[in-house]
Amino acid sequence: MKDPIPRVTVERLPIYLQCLDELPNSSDWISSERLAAMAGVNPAQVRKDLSYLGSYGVRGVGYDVDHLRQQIERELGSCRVAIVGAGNLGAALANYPGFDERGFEVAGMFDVDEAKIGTKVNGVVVEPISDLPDAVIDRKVAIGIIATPGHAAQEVADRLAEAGVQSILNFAPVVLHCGDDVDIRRVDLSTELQVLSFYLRHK
Amino acid sequence: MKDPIPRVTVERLPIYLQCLDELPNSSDWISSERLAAMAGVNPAQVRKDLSYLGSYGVRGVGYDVDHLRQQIERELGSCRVAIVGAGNLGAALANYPGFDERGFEVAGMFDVDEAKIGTKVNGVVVEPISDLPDAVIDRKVAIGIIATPGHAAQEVADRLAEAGVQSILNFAPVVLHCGDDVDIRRVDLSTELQVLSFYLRHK
DNA sequence: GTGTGTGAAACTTTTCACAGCA
DNA sequence: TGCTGTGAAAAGTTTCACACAC
Repeated sequence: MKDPIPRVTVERLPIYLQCLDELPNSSDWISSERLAAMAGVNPAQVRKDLSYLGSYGVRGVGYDVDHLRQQIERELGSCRVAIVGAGNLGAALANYPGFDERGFEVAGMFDVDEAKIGTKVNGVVVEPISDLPDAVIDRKVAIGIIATPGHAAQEVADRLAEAGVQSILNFAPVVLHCGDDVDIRRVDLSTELQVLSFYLRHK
Repeated sequence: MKDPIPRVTVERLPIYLQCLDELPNSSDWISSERLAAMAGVNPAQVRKDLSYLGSYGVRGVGYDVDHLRQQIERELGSCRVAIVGAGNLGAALANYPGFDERGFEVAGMFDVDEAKIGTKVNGVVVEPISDLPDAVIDRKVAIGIIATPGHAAQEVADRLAEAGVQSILNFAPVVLHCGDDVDIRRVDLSTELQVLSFYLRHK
């Protein structure tokens, strides 16, 4: 298949990767049925999703685990990130083992709080936010992670965009507005809780 | 409209609520066009989403901000939550101001680490995980939030399910498996980064 | 036999376009 | 006139079902 990969498929690829990691080391091959059960989706969906990457399965056998992992990793890629906000959330992110596992490098951490500047979080020194623009350019940061309180988030987003960051992951509970050239994803705890709460009531 | 509310609409309702909060106090009415611009979606989408709640708009005018807020809040609801894992992420969650704002109450925090047990995080005492099942029942906890390392997450999920929790919000980087009666949502940092990374390469 | 790859069908979600009401 | 509410069309996504390669 030569169509562009659908959004929903892109969002499932990391889940498949996670499932492959949970496999015992002895597994060389995996079927769409097994992977689907692990990921909690339909086997036809797994086959269709993986077919967008090219035809890497072997009929009658399944998918070569190592090869599949490589292909998914190659498709998704990785890059350098900067974390803005060195509170509990920023620290949790900096300590997150999945960064290394997926090849993302924390190229800097920034905060406005004088008391935090100079301290180390998981080996990364917290820098003043005024250093953010230069650091983004010098260190080739491709993704900015906003872990500030809501009121500071939009200004941080503007600075990141100005410095050339094209992707922002926003943990602050506000809706950010940047130009069309900046790709923004939001992760919001209350949204998630409210969705769960809705379905508690409606079933 | 009397159809069930689509999943995608339920997921957008919290965003609309957030947008209403960002409005200046003087705003009594808002049009679908303005709300759509704030939320980053199409105006027709806003109207269709809100029409599932009942017909609360006034033609030629827009939506009464206070009334709309009440209707969305009533639809989404709120409840008591327990946080499992008192590391940086658990602490970030406990300190998250959006809990209060949306009516969610942190009814308990749990950890296995002896050193953390008895300490307070944002006024909530950390308790041993062995107390989790009784606490869930006694305090009528409806949603469990898993903020543990990956290797501990499935066992915590099993215990929560056993104690009768029907909804789980999972921050650990593993795919959880519970019975069909348990509703699980996952929030995974690497997934989000990988999706952004994909679109950095593909455009 | 076994399990992938993929057209076609079924279903979901978004967007359009306009009737209808303040 | 202005903006909602909503059928209908368009676009996107999931699932089925089976030909086909190992």
